[in-house]
Amino acid sequence: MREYPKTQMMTEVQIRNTSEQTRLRLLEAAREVFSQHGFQGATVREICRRAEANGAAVNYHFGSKDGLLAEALNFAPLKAMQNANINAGECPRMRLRLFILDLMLMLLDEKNPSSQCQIMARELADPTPALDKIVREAIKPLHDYLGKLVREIADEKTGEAELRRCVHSILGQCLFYRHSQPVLQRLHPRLRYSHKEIEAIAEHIAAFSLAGIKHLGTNLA
Amino acid sequence: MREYPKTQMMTEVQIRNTSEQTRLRLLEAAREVFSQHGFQGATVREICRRAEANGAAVNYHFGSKDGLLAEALNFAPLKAMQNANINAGECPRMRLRLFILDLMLMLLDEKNPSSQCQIMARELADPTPALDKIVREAIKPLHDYLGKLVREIADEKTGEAELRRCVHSILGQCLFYRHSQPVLQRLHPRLRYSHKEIEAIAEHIAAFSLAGIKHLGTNLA
DNA sequence: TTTACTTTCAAACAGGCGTTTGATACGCTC
DNA sequence: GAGCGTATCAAACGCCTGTTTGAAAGTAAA
Repeated sequence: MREYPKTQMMTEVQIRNTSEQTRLRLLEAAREVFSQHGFQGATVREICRRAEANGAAVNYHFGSKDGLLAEALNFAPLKAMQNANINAGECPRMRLRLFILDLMLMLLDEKNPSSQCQIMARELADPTPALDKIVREAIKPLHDYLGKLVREIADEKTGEAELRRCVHSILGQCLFYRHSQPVLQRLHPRLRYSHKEIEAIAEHIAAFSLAGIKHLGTNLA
Repeated sequence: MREYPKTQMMTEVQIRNTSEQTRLRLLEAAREVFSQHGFQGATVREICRRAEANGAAVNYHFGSKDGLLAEALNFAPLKAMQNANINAGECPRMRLRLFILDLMLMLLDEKNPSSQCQIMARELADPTPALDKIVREAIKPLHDYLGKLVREIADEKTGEAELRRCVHSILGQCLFYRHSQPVLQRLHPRLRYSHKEIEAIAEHIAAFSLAGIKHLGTNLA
C-alpha cells in the first residue's frame, strides 16, 4: 500500500512508537481539515500544525498532499452501513428508511468521527485526483445498492433510466443538507442538527421518496 | 453602485467607447471562468486573458476579485423565471412542473448564456463574501416562492417544517445534477444533457415530488 | 500647445502555497 | 563506540496568487 518510507533497519516496535504515531496523527488531522475546508482550501501547514508535526512530515510520510488525501480516505464506514442494511432483514421499504437515516447521520452528525462522508461529499463538486478512486470504491457501490433497493420497491415495469433517476432523487435530497449547509445556516440561523432533527429529516426524505417511487407511472405518460 | 473609477472629466461618449467595453468584457469573462472553476479556482489572470485586458484591469475597474464577483452576479434571469411562472396562469401542479423544467434548463443547459445559476450553485458549498448577497437576493426569494407553490399543492394541515422540507427535497433533486456532475460523468460516461434529456429529468423530478407532496401524511405518524 | 484626467500596460510586490533540502538527534546492529 | 538507517526539524526553494506601482497613451477642455 504505502511506499514512504521504506522500512529497512528499524524494529517494528520502534516504528510503532515513533513514526506510526505521527502518521496516525497526520491522518486524523487531515480528515478534520479536509472535511472542513475541502481539498483545495486545506493547507498542508495547518494539517501539520494540528498534528503537532513538522511542515515536511506530510511529504515524508505520504509523498504529497494528494497522497495524504488518498490514504486519509476510508470507505469502511460506508461499506459497513450497507452491510448492516442488507442484513437488517426488514422489508425493502423499511430498509430504505434505515438506509436514509444512517446516511443522514453520517452526513450531518457533528459528533460523528466519520468525517469520511463529508470529505467525499465535498469532492463531488470539484474533482481531485482521488475522485476516480472514490467513485469506484464508494459511490458506485452506493448507487448500485440503492438501485437494487429501489427496484424491489418500484413497479416491475419501471425502466432502467427511471430507476436511476429515483436513486438520484434520493441521494440528491440527502446531499442537499450537506452541500447547502452554508445557505441553510443563513436562511434558518436557529436550526441545529440534533439527533432528533436528523431523524425527522431522514423520515421526511424516506416518506417523500417512497411516495415518489410508488407513483412513478401514475402521473403522466 | 460602482465606485471605481470616479468619472470626473471624460464625456459619456468616451466612457462608453473605451472603459465600458473592457468592463463588459471583464464581466463576461468572469462569469465564464467563475462558473467553470468556482471562485477559488478562478484566477484573475485567466479572466483578464479571456477578456483581452491587462492584468491590472480587474483591480482598476472593480477594486478586487471579490468586487468583480459581486458585480458579475446577475439575478435577473432567476427573477424573470419566477415572474413568468407566476403569470403562467396554470394550476399549481403545472406551475411546479414548469418551474422545475426552467430551473433545470438554467442549471444544465450548456448553451445557455445564463451561467449565473452555475456560479450560485458553486457558491452554495463553500461560501465567499458574496454569499450573503446571493442568499438575500436570490435564494431566499426562490425558497419563498417554492414554499408558496408547495403550500397550494399540499394538504392544508401540513406543518411549516414539513413544508420547508418539501422545498428542500425539490431543490435537492435539482441541484444534485449540477453538484454531482463530475461523479455522474464518471458513472455514466455516455450521458449528455441534451434538451430532451433535461426535459426527461425535469419531468421525473416533478412527478416524483408531486407524489411526495401529495402523500405527506399517509405514510406514517 | 498646454493641461487635466482617464485608461492601459509591463513590471514588480508581498504573501501563501506545496515541496525540497541538509543538518541533527535518535535507536538499532555490529 | 562506530556505523547505519530513520524520523524530525528549521529553513529555504520555486511557483502562483491577488494586488500595487509608475510610466505611457490617449482624449477633451483651456
